[in-house]
Amino acid sequence: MATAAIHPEQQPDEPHDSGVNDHTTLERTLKLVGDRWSILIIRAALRGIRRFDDFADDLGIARPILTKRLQRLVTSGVMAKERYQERPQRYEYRLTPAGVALSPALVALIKWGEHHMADGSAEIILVHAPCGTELEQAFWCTHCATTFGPAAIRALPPVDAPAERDRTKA
Amino acid sequence: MATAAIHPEQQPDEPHDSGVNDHTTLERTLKLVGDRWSILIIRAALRGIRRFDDFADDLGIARPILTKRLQRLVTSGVMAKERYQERPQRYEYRLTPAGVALSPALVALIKWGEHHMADGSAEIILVHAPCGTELEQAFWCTHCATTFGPAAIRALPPVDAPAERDRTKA
DNA sequence: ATTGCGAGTACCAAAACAGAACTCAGTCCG
DNA sequence: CGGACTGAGTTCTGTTTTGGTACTCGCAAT
Repeated sequence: MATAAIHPEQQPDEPHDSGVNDHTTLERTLKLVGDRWSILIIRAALRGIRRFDDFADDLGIARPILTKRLQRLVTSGVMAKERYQERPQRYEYRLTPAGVALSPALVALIKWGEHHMADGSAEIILVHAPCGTELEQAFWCTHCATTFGPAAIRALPPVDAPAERDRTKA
Repeated sequence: MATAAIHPEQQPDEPHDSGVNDHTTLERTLKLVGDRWSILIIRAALRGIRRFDDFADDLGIARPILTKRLQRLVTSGVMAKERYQERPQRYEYRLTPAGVALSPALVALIKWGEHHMADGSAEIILVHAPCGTELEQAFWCTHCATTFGPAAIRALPPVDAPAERDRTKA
């Protein structure tokens, strides 16, 4: 053990991307929110949490990591750091519109979890505010004016991948 | 800290949660797919990739990690390992229905990335297979028979959190 | 003058990740 | 028969990232 790392400062926090592997937007998106905490932070923010210590307490995340996650979310435009008090100078974090725009992903993960990772405990239910009915999430075709499921999606294929590999069953 | 502190001992590899800190289904979901690779693996699988080396080549993931990710996805029911050849005994990995059910989350992330992390390069477009129109993803209320956006969702609030907290009205 | 609060840092240990090389069972080629 | 090749992993060895606790810094209140 001893003095573990030799580097005096840790600046290489962001996952190094050497460009070449970074082609997909999804990959970049996952570098931003594809860790165990970012999504949880965003959910907490949607619930109205805004302050550092509140995030830390609510999530049980280690503070240094919270610092880094918040910074990353801020520099990528998902959250904004705003001063809410002058004298001792205090800041809070809140979602930008881009952050709120992540809610479909959040909802999709929550709903998937409810169905496939349920543990029997009472879950929060997401409802359509005006009427109180539990909401569903669907793919919508503006042309056909219909909703549909994953089976009717074409072209999940990526950037420069070849056309199709046999897809027999689901 | 309203919730338990994370307990000190942690076993190798799998995030391993023993209940205490596990209140939310979302947390469990993220423990499963909240890393830099799992979602990418699932996307590759949706594109028809099934074999170890193909995943490795396609994703550029280190092989030992691919092994672990695939195992984790298999034990949690997202993918299944199937023998596709007897004599040299070869296996392949394919999504289970639970795995396919993650596509809404995938789509949400892809679409978010297109809007907010775009880099100008041509992106894949997801379309409604029968008609070829680009799909949209929406929240749907069966009662009102209408689609709506995040602003009309109520109860994002979680398990045991208070409804609202707001002390510094901005 | 000391205590308290909010928001971080410093420091260190423990996991996860990356890369290359190596294994193992079996098949194909000449 | 022996060597080269496949597919699916392991081993080994570093580097990075997390996790956890403790400490700092500016300021306000007691």
